[in-house]
Amino acid sequence: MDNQNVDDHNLLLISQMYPNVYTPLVPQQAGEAKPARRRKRKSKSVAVAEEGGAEGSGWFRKRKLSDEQVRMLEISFEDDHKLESERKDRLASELGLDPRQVAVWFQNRRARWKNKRVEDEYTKIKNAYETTVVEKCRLDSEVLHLKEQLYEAEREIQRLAQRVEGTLSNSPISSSVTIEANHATPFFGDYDIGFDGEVDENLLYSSDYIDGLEWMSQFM
DNA sequence: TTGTGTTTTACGACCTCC
DNA sequence: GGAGGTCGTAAAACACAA
Repeated sequence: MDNQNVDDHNLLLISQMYPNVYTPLVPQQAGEAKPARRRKRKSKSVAVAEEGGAEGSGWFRKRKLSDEQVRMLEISFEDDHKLESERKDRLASELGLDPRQVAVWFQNRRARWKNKRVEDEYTKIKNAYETTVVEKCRLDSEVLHLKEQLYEAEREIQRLAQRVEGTLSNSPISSSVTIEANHATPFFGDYDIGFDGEVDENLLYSSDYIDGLEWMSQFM
């Protein structure tokens, strides 16, 4: 008996033991238990041509497993995704299935599990990407805002410096204030204020210092 | 009812491991 | 070389809108 025949023989036994579970659509010849044949893969057109009614064909109709069978298989799958032959045979006999069906179910289940894992992975990466894009937008906008502030501060300093230059050039203390004449636009650190000692360059970045210049300009 | 999309069962081809 | 794995796909079963 070759493998296929052994398989077929087992299928027949199973279908006899569990008529409500595994039902081959093989017409029984009078007085002869014809071995059930596994449905062969074939083109739809061939299948339809051969069929003349499914009952009359020699092929198994594909059956959905019962909820209980699927539940037990799921439990077993949770336990271990791999299926060693001892467990396969045990499950098969417990559930009234062909061991081959159990093996196929596990193969398909593993494929579904893998697909789901890939899908989950994709979702995770996508979410991380979206979060990063939002954060980048926030930072871009912050940079823009800071640049605007810096630009305003520079303009204010320039404006004040021009006023200081204009005022001091006509005042007696102008001799103690030197502004580099060749600087078209005086900028941070370009001042050399002599009347009260030195001014730290860093102070020029401080809003307090800018406010102070504004206050000072009132008296000029 | 029927057309259509999705899920489930099953298989063949091919690969890996022992 | 055989057993059991993945991968791709056919086909039945099922869900559901029109």
